[in-house]
Amino acid sequence: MTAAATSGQADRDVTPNTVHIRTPKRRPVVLATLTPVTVPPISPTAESRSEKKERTRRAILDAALRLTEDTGLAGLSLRQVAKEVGIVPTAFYRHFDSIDQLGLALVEESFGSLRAMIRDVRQGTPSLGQIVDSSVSVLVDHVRDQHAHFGFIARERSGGSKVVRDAVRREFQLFERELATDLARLPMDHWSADDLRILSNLIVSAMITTSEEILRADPRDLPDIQHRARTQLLMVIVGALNWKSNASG
Amino acid sequence: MTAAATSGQADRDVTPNTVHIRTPKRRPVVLATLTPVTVPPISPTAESRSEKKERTRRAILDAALRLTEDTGLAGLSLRQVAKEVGIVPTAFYRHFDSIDQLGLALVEESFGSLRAMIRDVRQGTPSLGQIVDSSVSVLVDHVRDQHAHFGFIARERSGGSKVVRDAVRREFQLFERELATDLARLPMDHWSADDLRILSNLIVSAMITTSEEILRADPRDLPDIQHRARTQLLMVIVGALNWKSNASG
DNA sequence: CCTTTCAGTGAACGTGCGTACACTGAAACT
DNA sequence: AGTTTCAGTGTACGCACGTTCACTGAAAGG
Repeated sequence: MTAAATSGQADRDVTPNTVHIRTPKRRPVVLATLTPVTVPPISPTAESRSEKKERTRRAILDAALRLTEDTGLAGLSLRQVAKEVGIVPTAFYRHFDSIDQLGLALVEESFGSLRAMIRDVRQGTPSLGQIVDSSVSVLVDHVRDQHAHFGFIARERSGGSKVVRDAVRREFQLFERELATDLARLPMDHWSADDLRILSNLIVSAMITTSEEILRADPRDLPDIQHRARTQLLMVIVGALNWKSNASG
Repeated sequence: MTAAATSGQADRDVTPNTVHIRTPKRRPVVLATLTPVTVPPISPTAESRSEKKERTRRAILDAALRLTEDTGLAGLSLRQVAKEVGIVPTAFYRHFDSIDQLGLALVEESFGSLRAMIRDVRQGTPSLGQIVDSSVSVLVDHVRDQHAHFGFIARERSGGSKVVRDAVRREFQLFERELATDLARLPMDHWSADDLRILSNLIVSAMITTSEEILRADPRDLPDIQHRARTQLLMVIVGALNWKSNASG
C-alpha cells in the first residue's frame, strides 16, 4: 500500500490527497454574547485556534502511528508525516521539536492504553482462577483493539532511538512495580518485596511476548494463544506459590 | 539532459580512514609447483582471490554488526558500511544483493551463536537444580560474550525489515521446538506435546527478556539479574510440575 | 603466453531528507 | 479599530542515499 505516485519534478511534495484541515468557509455563528470579551465564542460549527492546533497534533500522532507500522520510528521521516497529515513539512515544528519528541508523546499515549487495560482487570477480583481467566481475555481484547499502540510499544522497545527506548523501559518498570503491589494483595503469605518484583517481572515478560504474538497472529489462532497464555500464567503462579513454600518455608 | 551539477564538489565520500584491504605489494612466493595446474598456490604470505573476498565479506558483516548497534538495521546504509569497511559503495554489491540480504546473513550467524550456547548447556545434565544453575550462568556468559549477535537478534526481532523479522521469528520457533524435545527427556511424567510447547515457549520468553536486560545492564548488576533469572526459571519449572499433576493428574 | 574472470574503482544521476528563512492571513487580544 | 500572535506556506539549500555504468588491474586458467 501507500504508493502515492511519486511524480518526478523536483522538491514538490504536492497533492496531499488526504484530509486538508484548512478553515471551512462556514462563518462562526455567534449566538448571543452579552459578555463582550475574553469568552471564547462557543458555537457548534466554529473552531478556535487552539482547537484546530490540537486537531492537527492529533492528526500527526495518528499519521505517525500508521506509518511506523511498516518501518518503525527509525524509518519515519518528518516529510512523510507532514504529507500524510496534509501540511507542509516545516509546519511540523509548530507541534514537535523533532521526531524523537513525537516518539515520546506516542510512548506516553500508548502506555495510556495499557493502563486502561489494567483498570479493566482490576474491576472486582474474585478467585485466583478467575483473575487469570479475565486477565488473559482482557489482554487479548485490548491488544486487538489498540493494536496501533501495542504495536508501537513492541517495536520501539528495542527500536532505533535511545530516548524513546529508554522511555518505554521506564514505563515498563513502573508497570512492573504496580503489578508487584497488586500481587501483594493476593493471599501469598509473607513474600518479600524482592520476590514479588521477580515474579511480576516474569509475568510482564510473558505478557509482552503474548502481546507480540497476538499482534501478528491470524484472528483464528487467537483461541490457541489465549489458551497458551492462560496456561502459562497458571504455571507461573502455581510455581511461585509452591517454590516459595518449598524453598524458604 | 539537464546536467545541472548540484554544487561544486557534490558526491565526494572521500577519506575512508579505516583499514584499506588492497593488495599488499608483496609478491606471492610460489615454492615448487611440480603439478602445473589447478592447485591453488598455497603460501604463507599470499592470499587467493576467494580468500580475500571472504575477508571483505567478513569485514562487511562485522561493520554492519557494529553500526546496527546504534541505529538498528533500519538505519543502516550501504554507504556507511562501505565507508567503515574501506571499500567504495558499489563494491558492496559484489557480496550482497541488498541490505536485507546482509540482514539475513546476520540472522543466520547470530543464531549460530545461540546454538553454540545450547550445546554448552547440554554438556552433561545432572540434577534439575544444576541444570537451572548452569543454564542461567551459561546464558549470562554467552550474552556478554557475543553481545553483538544477541543485540542484533533483540533489535531485529521487532525491527524494520519484514524479511529479517520473519527470519528471526522462524529461528525462535525452531529453537522453541528443540527445547521442547529436550524437556521431554526430563523426568516429567507423560506430558503432551502441546503442553511441552507451551512450557518451552514460556521459558524462551523469559530467556529473551533476560538477555535483553543483560545486554543493557551495568556489569555490576549482573549477579542480581542472574539471581532473578535463576529464580524465575525455578518458579516456572516447579509450577509446571505441580500444575500438571494438579490439573490432569 | 594470452584470455577470461571479477573484486574493487570513480564519476554521475535522481531522490528524499532535515532545516533555514521570509511570508501570509485569520484569530486573539488590547 | 489597530496590533500582535502564530499555525501553516513556499522556496531554497546542502547532504546522504541507492543504483547505473564504464573502467582497471591482478589473479585464475586455458
